[in-house]
Order: sequence, then C-alpha cells, then structure tokens
Amino acid sequence: MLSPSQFIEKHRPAGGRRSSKRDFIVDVFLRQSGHLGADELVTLIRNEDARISRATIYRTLQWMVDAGIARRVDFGDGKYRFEHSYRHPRHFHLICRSCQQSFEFLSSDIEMLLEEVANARRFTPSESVLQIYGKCEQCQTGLPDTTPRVPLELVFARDALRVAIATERSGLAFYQRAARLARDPRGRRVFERLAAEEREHLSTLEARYRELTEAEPQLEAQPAFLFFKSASNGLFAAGVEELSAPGVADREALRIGIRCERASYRFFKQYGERFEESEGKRIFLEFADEEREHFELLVREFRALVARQRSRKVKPRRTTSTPEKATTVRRASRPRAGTTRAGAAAGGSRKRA
Amino acid sequence: MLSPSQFIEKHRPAGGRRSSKRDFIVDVFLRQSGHLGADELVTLIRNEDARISRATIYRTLQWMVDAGIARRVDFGDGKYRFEHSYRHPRHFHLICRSCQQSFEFLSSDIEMLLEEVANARRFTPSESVLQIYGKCEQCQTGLPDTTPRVPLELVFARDALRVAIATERSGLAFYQRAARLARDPRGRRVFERLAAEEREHLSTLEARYRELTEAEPQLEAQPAFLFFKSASNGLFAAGVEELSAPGVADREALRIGIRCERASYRFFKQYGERFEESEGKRIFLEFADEEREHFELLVREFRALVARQRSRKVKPRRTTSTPEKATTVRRASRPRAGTTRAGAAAGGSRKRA
DNA sequence: ATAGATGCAAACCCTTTGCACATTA
DNA sequence: TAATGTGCAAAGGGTTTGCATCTAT
Repeated sequence: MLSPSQFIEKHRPAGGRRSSKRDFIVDVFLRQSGHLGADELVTLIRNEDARISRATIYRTLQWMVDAGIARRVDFGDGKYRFEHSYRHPRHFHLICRSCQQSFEFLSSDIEMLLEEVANARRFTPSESVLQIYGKCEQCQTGLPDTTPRVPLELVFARDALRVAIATERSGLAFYQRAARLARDPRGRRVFERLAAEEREHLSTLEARYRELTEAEPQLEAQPAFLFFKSASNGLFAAGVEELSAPGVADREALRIGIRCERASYRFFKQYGERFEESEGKRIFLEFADEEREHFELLVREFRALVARQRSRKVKPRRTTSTPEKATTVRRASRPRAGTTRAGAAAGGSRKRA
Repeated sequence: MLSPSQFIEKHRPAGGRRSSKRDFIVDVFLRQSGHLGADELVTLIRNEDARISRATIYRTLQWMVDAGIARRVDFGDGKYRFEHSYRHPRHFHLICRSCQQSFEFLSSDIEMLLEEVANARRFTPSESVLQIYGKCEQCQTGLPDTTPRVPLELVFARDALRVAIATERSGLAFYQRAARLARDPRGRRVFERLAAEEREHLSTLEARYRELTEAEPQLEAQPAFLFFKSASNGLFAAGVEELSAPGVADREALRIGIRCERASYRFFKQYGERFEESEGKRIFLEFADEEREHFELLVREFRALVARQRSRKVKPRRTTSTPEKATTVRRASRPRAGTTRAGAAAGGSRKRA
C-alpha cells in the first residue's frame, strides 16, 4: 500500500518543478485528518515554524486539488475547506451547525438512486454533493464526546470487510441450497465446490476482520462509514429466495448464480476502482476478483450443462433428472411458494424492507 | 389555494412596517420561476424601471428568507441563489456545469436513507443539501431544448396525483384479494366495501389527473419532479404479496391492511404537511385523510372480529366460517395447492404472530 | 538560462454594515 | 414622533492576481 510520499509522487503532475515550500505544505496538510480551511492551514504552517505566504498556501491548495491529492468542499459558510484523499474515498457529510464538526459517510444505495434520477433527466452526472446539516450528538446532549478517535482509514477497511463478509455469507447460503436442490450430480458438485470456496474465503475474511479489530479495540465501536445497505443484506439474498421458487432446475439455479455473481462482481469492482488507494480499496478489488472467477466458472458450467442436455435430447439415455421433485425440499424449508414465484416473475424489484 | 399576495401576507412577520419598495421587490421575485442571484434580481428590478439600491435588494432577500418566502441555495460557485417557496416544496438540484441551469427533484427514498444515516450517528438533522453536478442533456448533445416549459407547480401536482393513484391501485388490489380470501362474511363485506371505496376514489383521482393533463397538454411529457419510488410501486404492494402467504385468515388480513393503511397515512401526512401551500400539498393531505379513515375502519373491524371470535369460543354455535375453503379460490389461480392448504389449516386459526 | 515558484500588496467578488435621510404607523 | 426602511459608500471576508524576485533544473 502507498505511503504518504508515494501517494504524493503518484499524483505529482509532470512538467512542474519541485519546491521545498510546496512539499512542506503538502506534508503538513496530509498529516491532518479532518477538513481544513485555508486559514487554518496557514496557522498550522506558522506553528511548524515556517514563514510561507498566504498566496502560496492558496496556490498549493489549488495545486493539490488539481493533482487529486485534495478535494475542496463547501460547507456553505462562505469559505472552502479542503480534505486530502489519501486513503479517503469520496464521501458525503453530516455537518454540525453548532460545533462545525463534520462526519463522513458513503451510501451506495443513495448513489444508486441518484443515478436513477440523473438518468431520468438524461443528465450526465460528474459529481454529487450531499450534506446533512443539523446537530451532532454531543451538541445535542451537552455530553462530551467519549468515543475515541480512530483513523477513518480503519473504519473504512472494517466496513469494506463487513460488506464483503455479508456478501460471502449470502453466497454461501445460496450455493448450499443450490447444492441441495441440484438434480444433476455434476451440477451438484459445482455448487458444493463453490459453497466450499465461499466457506473458506469467508473464514479468511473473518480472520482478517478479527485481526483488524483486535489491533484496534475501539474500532468496532465506531459508527459506520459505509452505508451499503443493499450489499450488506447480501447480494445473493434475492438469489436464495429465487431458488425456492417452484420448478427451479439446475439450469435455472446456475442462471441465478450467474446473475448474482455478476452483480456482485460489478458492484465490488465499481467501488473498488473508484476508491482511493487504501486497505478498503484492496478488499473491494480482491473480492471483485473472487466474484469474477465464480462468475466465469458458473458460465462454463452453464454452457456444459446446456451441451449435455442437448446431446441427451438427441440420443436419449435413461433420465438422470427428476428422481425427486424439488417440491419436496421446498415444502420442507419454505411453505409459501406461491408468493415467491410471483415475486420472481416480477424481477429483482421485490425487496421488502 | 393561496394567491401570491395571500402567500406573502401569510408569511409577513408581525412588527415590521410595509414598504412599497420591498413589496415591489418581492413581487418581481415571486414572478420568477428559477433561481436568482442577488445581482440578477437587481437587474430585473432596474429593467422594471425602478431604482432600488443593491443594499435594499440584499436586505429584502434576507427578509424573504427569514419570512419563509424564499430559500437561499448555494451552487458552490461563490454566490448565493434564491428561489421562492410559493407552491414549491423544498427539493434537491441537478446543476449543469456548462450552462448553469438547474433542475429540481425530490426523492422520498433518498430522504428515508438520509434519515437512517443520521439516526445511526445520533445526529439531529435540520436540513439536507443534495446537488448532482454534471452536464444537462442539451449541453451534452448540443441540441436545443425542445421541451416546453411548464410551471413546476403543475408537474408537482401531476406527480402527487401519480403517487396517490399508484397507492390507490395497490390498495384496490389488496382489498379485492382480501375479499376473495375472506372466510367470515362480515369480514368479506368490509373488504368489499373498502375495495369499492378505493375503486371510486381511484376514478376520482384519475379524472383529476385527466383534467390536469388535458388542461396542459405538455404536462405529461415533463420529466418527473417527485421520485417517490417506493410509494409509486404502491404502498400496499407488499401487503398484497403477504396476503398470498398460506394461513392468512381474516384476522391476519385485517392486520396487514391496518399496517399498510397506517404506513400510507403517515407517508402522505408527513409530506403533505411539509409541502408548501399548493395543489400537490392538497392532494397529499386529502389522500392522507382517506387513508386515515380506512385505517380507523379496519381497526374497528379488527376489534369486532376479535370480540366475535372470543364469544364464539365461549358459546360455540354452528360454524359460520369455511362454507367454502379459501383454498378453492387459491387453487384456481395457483396450481400448487398442497402446500397452501396444509399451511392454511395449520396457521390459519390458531397461530397469531 | 529559463520556466516555474514565491512574496507582497492590491484587486476581486459578493455581501454586509454604519450612518444620514426618508417613510410609515 | 418614534420606530423602520432606504441609499450611499465604505468595510468585510475569503480568495485570486500582477509583478518583481527567487530557485530548481
């Protein structure tokens, strides 16, 4: 993972020349955690015993924004704040109007809805600003903030792991059920193999999660940064439900699996690519890779199954399929099959809160 | 509905004195449709052949904001814009970075998610700012804007009607199915009565919609203002699905209906109260009233049913229920009755969730 | 040697304000 | 007449810029 100086080098635009003053400003700036106004940065620089003119600070801030090292945010109080992007993905803000403190969050669900709105207007979005103004807990209750400050970078990694784990869990449930429902022995083996993989990967992720939280005991108490609600419910949850519909043969199960893996892959890939270099980004991209592999495996299996079924039709042998109806299983685990089927027909839209 | 001058009078704070200049500024301002910077308002005033100082314009803008006549919005370009609230509910913005035009929308789904985020942080929100920056369709394609401008107020009313109609439709579907499933004759009559009411109200709403769109032919082509996705899917849609579960007796159906009506009532009431005086507000509040009445009716029926069932247990008469099994109906529409019947027998009469 | 970085102070932009004068109740 | 509203010009704040002076390549 990139160190702060590697981060700067990666972003340094070609053609300019180095300058010790600029380097110093950037260094001081990167050491800060929250949002800084230009003036506050000037003060910090002065405290660190350097005499750099205000104009240079402003110019360097602009330079950092252009380079992608910093982002300029507008809290609506007539002056700009700056936050660095080192290990910080782009996010939204909660802003306390009484103490001016700000809190960061990111919601994939909201971003999805924003995309829909933009699409409906045929608007090509480039950036979204979302700020919730109000009163923070401390200013509301008058009590001091007892929660210890943990670098956002760790909370981000924690939440990335949580999302991955939730997805992994729902994936495991999916393949377990699919294996149980499978009629074709080869199909069953595929599902079992994937279930085993998910199980193993899940324990890896959980170990990583434990490691992270044990290294920083305060971490679990931190409020969430990622509000990835739909993903946290498990991207395979809908698929698991669909499996329970009547008449879901191996072929259909594969199809559902393919759809879920693709959706999952895309989701983790999209965010992983968008995030700044960080542990969170790595978790997302690694997970996306896993999902892509599963996706590809399923596609291969699907093709093989189709080929097998076709050849069987041409020169029919003994029927290997339907020795026991899926219905049996269904009745045992899930009595109301009617709804599910109606829901499945409607597509993925039936998410019940 | 309030006229512009009534609107001003309603908001005029007590204790101040009238002034012809201020009145004139407010009048000019209210005649505008979009967002104005202070300077643009000065220009407008000058064009209307009045010489009013810039300071007065600024002071009047502040006065309007304090009075609730105007809202100040910050598009992040270093100057404030103002929009009046006459028949315009608070909303979010899409802002084109190349032509500076802005488009308005409101999403209840996003607002719901925002509330969840704030809750998770124990943050007390007072206002949310949401802006999507990017390129509008015209600036993207280079084509001129052919869509005729229709006052937002009408689009707002149209969308309010659409949301109400969608809810009404899903409500109708709910009561129709509930009536079909009902075993108790009195329960069935209640559901039938409510279905009839919904049908009637639905046609009223549809007539109102037709009236609106016929008066302004361009209205239907306008992009949406309200993105009330979950409501537009029908607030009873989940209820309809739940009805199909096995073992849903009259009592449970009533319970589901009560839950849906209450949710619907709250939803329309909440937004209706929040909206500025307008046709859209009226539609929401009237609809909320309807839902409240249904809610109360269902609660009464539920209580009566419980009482009836209790007294029947004490002194058992001939069974008035199950002259024909609900299963019959269900089997007709849905082939797999085996599960359903078993479920109905088991859960129907005794289990209460 | 020369493009690029810095310092200083002035300019900028939008907005607010102090004070004398005008209006309204 | 006494409290409010208005005009003018000046001040305010955060930010940008022109220009002379450095400094890194």
